Amino acid sequence: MTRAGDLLRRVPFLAALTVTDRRALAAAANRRRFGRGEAIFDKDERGESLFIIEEGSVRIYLPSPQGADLTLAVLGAGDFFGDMALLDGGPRSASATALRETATLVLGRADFTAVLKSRPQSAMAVLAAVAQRLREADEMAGDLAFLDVGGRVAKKLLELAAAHGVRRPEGTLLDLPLTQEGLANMVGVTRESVNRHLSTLRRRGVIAREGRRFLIRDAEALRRYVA
Amino acid sequence: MTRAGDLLRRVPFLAALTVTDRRALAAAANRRRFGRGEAIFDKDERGESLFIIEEGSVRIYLPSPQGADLTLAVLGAGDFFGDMALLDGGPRSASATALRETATLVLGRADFTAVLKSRPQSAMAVLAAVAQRLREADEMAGDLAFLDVGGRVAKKLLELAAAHGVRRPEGTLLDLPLTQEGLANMVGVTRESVNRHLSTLRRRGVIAREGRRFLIRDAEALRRYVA
DNA sequence: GCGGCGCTGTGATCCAGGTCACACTTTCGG
DNA sequence: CCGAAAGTGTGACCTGGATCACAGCGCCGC
Repeated sequence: MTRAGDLLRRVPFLAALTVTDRRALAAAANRRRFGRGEAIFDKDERGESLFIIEEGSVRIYLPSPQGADLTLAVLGAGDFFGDMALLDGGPRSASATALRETATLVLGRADFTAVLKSRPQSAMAVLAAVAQRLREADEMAGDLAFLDVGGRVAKKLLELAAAHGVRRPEGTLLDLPLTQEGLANMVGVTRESVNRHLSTLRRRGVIAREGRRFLIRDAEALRRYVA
Repeated sequence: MTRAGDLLRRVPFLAALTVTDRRALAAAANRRRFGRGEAIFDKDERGESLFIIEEGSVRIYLPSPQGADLTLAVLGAGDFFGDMALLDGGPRSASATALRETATLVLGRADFTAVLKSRPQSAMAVLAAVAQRLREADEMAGDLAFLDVGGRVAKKLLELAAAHGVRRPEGTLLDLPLTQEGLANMVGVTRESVNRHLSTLRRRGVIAREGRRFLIRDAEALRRYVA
């Protein structure tokens, strides 16, 4: 239970709780593990629980009838998801699957709302988090409407660099396993298109491959593609 | 002030307040009016206030460098907007302009957060509203990624029918002033494309024009275009 | 150490929708 | 009531990306 308590302290909206409250919550929560590729929930299901990631990573996405779904977010340890269905009472608005072996803490609706109602600080923190996500969702819609594929790929690379970049003398290394297919799903295009755009970026020396990962050599150039 | 108090009672997240609280809030709020086409705020500005629409209608949109912006929402009396910048401290995430003569109540950050912190019910209501909007934003991204123009136009017509439809013997009348340009901005395409798709829909008897407004004759057919 | 599978790279085609260019109609302000 | 401005309807054209179809390639498991 100590480990769960430790984790909870790092989740922003639970940081305001007292140690004992967090203990109680950790005791009330279930643990669930998911294997690589395992579905956590599917869009349109009824949902009664919130997940907090202890360890691992989770992809949130909109499935499309004709395969080729749209990735909305990739989450890691300390992040939470599944809250929307609890907040507005609707069904799951997206699907979630584990990208690799993942451990989660599962909170029921009652426990979650109890925290929100008794702790204004927690409610404000969740509000800030949801507002932040709304901001990002709107921006994604704008990108889909305004940018061409080259721009969207470049922008996504920059975002990934900001989130998972490791500084290197030669540039910034994207420290995460990412296939062209995965990137394609993030920007809403086909794998082939992504490949072609990456090829020209590589040819022009803007990016390079470092084994399995991407290296951004010239972020400034990348930024110029976003327009 | 009575009128303002009346309005506030109808705003979901303020419904939980006591009468006296609402009076106090109405007294603390400023009133601002905007003329047809007048800008209320612009994306990327710093924002310190929340607007509640007393009367009129407001368009929330993402401006694009090359004209042709993307309309995220059209709001009416009782709706509120401008909250995101208050909730997460960021700049305005979108622009807002009055579509016609519009009266608003303006709430400062301090008053807003005071309500949220002192009334768990209010915080929960705002949470539900923001979650709802996030849901819609994600869906919009999905539509932009998955649907072709025909599907997006058809879907938007159905949405507008649900929100502003008036039942008629011959079908559902969209009771709002809407140009093809306006519709085009809602689905992220050019006016010409919208025109062509509307033309074929009209030719096939799915929709018709009733003076200045649209009449949906065959919603079922429209639904089949969304795929 | 080799067989297979997931990933990458690229060419050939096709077409939905953007762009440009007008003409026509409706509306509205002065 | 008239002229300008806003909105509508369509043709001609071009092009970015989707689609289809393979050919390497490297890593993993047996």
